[in-house]
Amino acid sequence: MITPNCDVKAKFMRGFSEKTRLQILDAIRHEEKTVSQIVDELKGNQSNISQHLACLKGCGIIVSRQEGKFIYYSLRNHHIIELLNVLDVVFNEVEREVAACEKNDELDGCTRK
Amino acid sequence: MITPNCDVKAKFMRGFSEKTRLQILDAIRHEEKTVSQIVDELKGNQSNISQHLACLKGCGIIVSRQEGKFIYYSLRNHHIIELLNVLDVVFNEVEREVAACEKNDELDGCTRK
DNA sequence: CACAAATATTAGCGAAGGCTAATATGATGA
DNA sequence: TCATCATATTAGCCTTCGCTAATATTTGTG
Repeated sequence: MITPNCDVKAKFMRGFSEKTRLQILDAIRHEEKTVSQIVDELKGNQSNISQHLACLKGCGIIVSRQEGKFIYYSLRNHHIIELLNVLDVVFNEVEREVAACEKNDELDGCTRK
Repeated sequence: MITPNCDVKAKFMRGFSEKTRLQILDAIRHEEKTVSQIVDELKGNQSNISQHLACLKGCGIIVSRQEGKFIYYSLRNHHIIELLNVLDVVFNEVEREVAACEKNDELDGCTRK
């Protein structure tokens, strides 16, 4: 309602719209982790992960705290955790539905042909 | 869990990560609407809206039905509706927190400086 | 202080995304 | 059948994004 600021909301949502970022969120879902832990776990590139962490932080999805030379990242608060849970449920439902009901070729979203 | 297919999930989420698409979802949130209704409401470009609708449909977020020469779009199911509701709640919380707590310059997510 | 580990930042490249204008398709009705 | 309305598709342009490699910054340690 009230014509929400879709611009800001879109930026917030963009945090969840990329594979690596989703994997990061999954990795720190239940416990905070350091950058190198995440890098190891995802077998990713340090620079790349670092950039995605910055993105997620900028989106307000995660927070960080420093401890010595380590920086721990975790989900911002319980709202985000709940959101991830709801997302999973909804996604599973929709995935099933889309996969099952529709012979419809394109699950592929907006990609160009 | 089970290392979900983040690739597909990311595509699903991408549907929610763009201003115009969020506006469309808002427009059809409570009732199905035709393309032209949406175009009018958003004061948008027909081609543009049509493309975003195709994207949302491809993501499994909305569905369409034809009635004469009109095509009505609506949210796929109640799960999506719930999801939008949860998103609003969480976003409001986070928006406040991010805006308030952090003097942190970047609310702007991953954008380059 | 010098060095090493942990993380962040920058630059540059190629791919994907979003927009507009133009054109195509499909349905209706005279 | 022709004209028109509703929608979809295509092409081209420009911007944004994600990745890698290289470099910088910060912190702890000998």
